Amino acid sequence: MPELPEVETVVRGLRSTLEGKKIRQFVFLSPHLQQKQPAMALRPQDYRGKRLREIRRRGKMIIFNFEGGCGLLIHLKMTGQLYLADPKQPADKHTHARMTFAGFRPELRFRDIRKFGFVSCLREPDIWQKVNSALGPEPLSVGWPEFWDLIKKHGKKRIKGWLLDQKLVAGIGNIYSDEILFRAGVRPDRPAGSLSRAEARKVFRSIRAVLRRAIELKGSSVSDFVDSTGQKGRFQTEHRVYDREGQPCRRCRLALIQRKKIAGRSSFFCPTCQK
DNA sequence: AGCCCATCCTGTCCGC
DNA sequence: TGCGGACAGGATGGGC
Repeated sequence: MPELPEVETVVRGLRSTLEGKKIRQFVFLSPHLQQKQPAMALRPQDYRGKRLREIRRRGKMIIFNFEGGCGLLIHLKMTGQLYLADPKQPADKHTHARMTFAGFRPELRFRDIRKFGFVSCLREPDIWQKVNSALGPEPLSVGWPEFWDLIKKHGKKRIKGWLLDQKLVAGIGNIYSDEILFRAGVRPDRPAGSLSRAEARKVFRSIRAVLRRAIELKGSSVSDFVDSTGQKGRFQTEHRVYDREGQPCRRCRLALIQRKKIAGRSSFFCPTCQK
């Protein structure tokens, strides 16, 4: 669910409403989040009274920075949600953390059915270090020379797995990698290094086009993605290949979309339009 | 180096 | 209608 466009959508929504607000209370509601804290973690009660300075995204990670140098590093993984809710609405068993603000009625909830996600209470420098050691450049700001260089350097990897590797380019997941490769006309099982300069250039441009359009439509709601206000995204209506196995290609209207396991994930492509 | 697999966890869907 | 198994958008670590 949450890949770069979905995380960006959540971050934009939260940023406009929460930046500058003072924390009244921050609590974990289930023990597993506490158990996932790294060794140098702060405690939730350390955030009381702190002003939320900024909310940022890096790859699929969400970063909250507070005054005084403490922060939160959040990853939604498969089923995580971060949204504002009326405190009167009861939180269900999948809601694992809650944050309330001074002079602002809605509360921020972290909900995650599969419990793969995390909320780490860390100081800013620790977050910065963790994020930058785990993630490659942002796909919307990486330049063509660096992109081409990375393609050449990791040319033995298949392009699908290449796009999914967060250390190469950060933020692309299974849905967008398939949509990007369809738009670029490149089969997902091609070794990255086998792409011509022109093909790599097409992939590079498709990354920007697909991600930008998806952000415009507030992400894809394939199963349960919702933005910071609980609204669904609309990019799923523009998916060309993802989850369309056996259906006719929307471009050539002839071939049927195929499904193949690549890099351990279901990959969808058109055998005619993608070479 | 890079692939495949299992793993963390819960819900859903499909076939019998 | 119930039940077991496969599968799901992420990321990691082990074995080959």
